[in-house]
Formats: sequence, structure tokens, C-alpha cells
Amino acid sequence: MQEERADAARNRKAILEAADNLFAISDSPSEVSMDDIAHAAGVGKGTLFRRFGDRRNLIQQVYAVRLAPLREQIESGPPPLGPDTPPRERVSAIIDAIAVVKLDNAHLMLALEEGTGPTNGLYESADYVAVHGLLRDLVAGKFGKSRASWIAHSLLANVRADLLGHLVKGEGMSHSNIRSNLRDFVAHTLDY
Amino acid sequence: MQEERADAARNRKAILEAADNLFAISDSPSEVSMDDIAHAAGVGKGTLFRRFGDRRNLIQQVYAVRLAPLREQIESGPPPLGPDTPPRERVSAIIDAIAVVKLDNAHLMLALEEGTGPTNGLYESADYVAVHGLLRDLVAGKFGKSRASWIAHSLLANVRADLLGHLVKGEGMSHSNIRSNLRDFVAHTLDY
DNA sequence: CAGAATACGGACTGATAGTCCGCTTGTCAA
DNA sequence: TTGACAAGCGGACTATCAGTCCGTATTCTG
Repeated sequence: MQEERADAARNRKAILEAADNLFAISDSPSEVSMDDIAHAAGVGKGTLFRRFGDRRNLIQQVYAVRLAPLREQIESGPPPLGPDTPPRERVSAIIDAIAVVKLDNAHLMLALEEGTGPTNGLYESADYVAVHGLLRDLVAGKFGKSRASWIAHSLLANVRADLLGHLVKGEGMSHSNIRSNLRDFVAHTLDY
Repeated sequence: MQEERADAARNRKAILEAADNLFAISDSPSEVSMDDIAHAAGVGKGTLFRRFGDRRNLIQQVYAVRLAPLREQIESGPPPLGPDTPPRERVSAIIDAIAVVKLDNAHLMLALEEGTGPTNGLYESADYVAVHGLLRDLVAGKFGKSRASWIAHSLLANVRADLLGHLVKGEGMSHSNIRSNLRDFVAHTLDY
């Protein structure tokens, strides 16, 4: 692996920042075109696509930054997110943490889950698969194996970005109200 | 309201049939363009758009046919779907019936829920709003009002077309297995 | 059968993701 | 410092759609 050239690194950063800003500003992610991003970053379209391949990947790179702390907390942090937590509390904490991240980064998360046809693949994305697998294993003690998988999907369905966005913008629910409902729901789902 | 001219009626039917077929055949709804549909129906693009306005509306018209029986059952049919059913059983029956329709018409339902950016609006669509309102009212007896709304959204999140599609195609779950998990889940959610 | 109202269809527009390639810039060895 | 070459750049270009427009064709009515 070669070093990244200075101008390339500068442009990469500029593109990520520009994209983040534009998604934050715009009402809907689909209003932000790749041309817009390239222009705002002060680079050509070719540069943008050479660096990031396609729109989906660009968006993933942008949000990877925001997700990194959460991922790290879950993988190797202290309780209640880290591995040294009893399954029940850990599941609850993870769902809540996901909700918080998505509520705080609604614009980006919408862009990510925005189904652009077959390119969508929320359920095939590495992040979804990883967190689903973890949740599945954590609840497998309480439920059967196939049932655990279903439960994990069900839990995650409650924190989908478009649902959260609708609750906030369409129904005016407060973040804390959403989290409270979610907490009760998860608790009730996990406690027999 | 004027009578529909004979050629217009013929073309409307041809377009609906062609669209239905194409969505059924194709892997992903987004692979089916409006030109494809017009061509398959043997009409010009102008005709297609004059009759249906836009892509979203066309898809809604196509699936309205499939949804009509369910809607009618819920609005005025006999138990367990109709109004003369105790809330708890009715909610359960409705969720199961929605799952069945979506599992049986996966191609169409995917097309409908396919978020084409701001045009998406699953949560703003008349059908979603109607069924959410009904479920909310049915569970309002057991939960608070704001909580009932959240619960209704949560229930519906478990029967989203893309989730069902993933369970079937991505994880190889059988329809009956999905419905069984769903039934247990709904029962557990509603029974304190 | 004629004339008006309605509908047709496909060329046209505008937008967007993604490609291509001649030109520029950074890097590094001498 | 320099010069040559790899790496990177940018924007014109292509392909693909949804949706519009309007001259022409069809259907209905009396």
C-alpha cells in the first residue's frame, strides 16, 4: 500500500466534510447530488468518484466517522455497552445507543438507509449484519436460535432511521419520549 | 365526472396488467422503468403518464387491487378482521393479514415502500396512516395515548416489505415460520 | 356522417450517477 | 535543484430515467 499523496488526502477530507455539511443542511438526502458535493468540496467529479467509487460508499465513509465511537464502545468498551455486560442490559443499552446516534445524525442515517433500489441492501450491509448477529447471540439464551434471529431483526426495526425521522418530524415526539418508549418496549420484549 | 372513453379504459387496463407482470418478473422494482411498462402495455409514454400522473401513483393503483379485499374485510367484514372483534384479537389478525398480503405480493410491496428519496413517504401514505390510526385506537385501551401510537408504529415495523423480503430471500425463512414468530411477538407485546 | 371533445404517442427536456482521458501536480532520486 | 514519471485531477461526455408537450388520430354525439 502506497502513501496517499498530499493533494489526494486534502481532497478526501474536503469531500467528506462537504458531503456531511450538505446532507445536514438539506431536507432530504436525495436532494444532494454528487455534483453538488464535488462542487462544494471544490473538486471535480472525477476526483470524487475515483476516491469513493459510488454514492453509497461515500455516504458510508461519511457516517463511519460518526459510528466509530459506538462500534468501539460495543466491541471493547466498559459496561453497559461493552462485552462485560449481562446480555439483557447490553441489548437494551445497544438499542438505546443506536437510537441516540440515529436521532443525532438523522440526515446521514436517512441517506444511508435510503433505498435506491437494488443498491439498497440495508440488510446486507456489513454494519447491519454485525449488529444483528451480536443481538441475535445475546438473546439466543432466552429464545431459540431461529427465534433469536427474528427478535434481533424486530428490535432493529424499531430504530430504523425513517421511522425515527417520522416520529420526530411527523409526530413531533421528543427524543426522550422516543427513547423511553423504546426502553420499555425492549425491556418488555426481553423479560418473560 | 365524464364517462371514460373506450380506448382510454382499454389502455388503463393494459398498463396496470403490464406493470403488475413486470414487477412480478423483475428482481428489483427499480429495474422496471416507466418506458418498459409503456412498451409492454403497447402504449406511448404520454398515455401512461396522463392516466397515472407519476410512478408512485401507478404503483399504488396496481397494488390497490390486491389490497382492496383486505381493506374491505377490516372495515366491514366478519371477525377476526372486522369491527366486531375484541381489540386484542383484531390487532393480531390485522398484523397477520398484512404479513400474508406482503409475503404474497413481495414484488409490489417492495416497489411501494421503495424510498425514492423525498417522494417516499411510507409514513405519509394514506394506507399507512389509516392502518396506523386503527391499530393505535385498538391498543389505546391498554396503553397510554402517545404510547399507543408508538406501539402501533412498532407493530407495523415488523411487517415492512423489505424486512419480510430479507427474511425470506436472505435468511430462507418460511412464510409460516415468519408468521409464527410474528404471532408470538404480537401476543407478547399485547399481553401484559 | 361531421364536428367537437378526448386521447394517443413518441420526440423532447432536465437531472443525475458514473466514466474517460488529456492535462497538472506531487514526489523522489540523482 | 531538477527532471521525469507516477499519481492525481477535472470537467466534458455517456447512459438512463421520470416526466412534459403538442401535432395527430380516435371515439363519441347528434
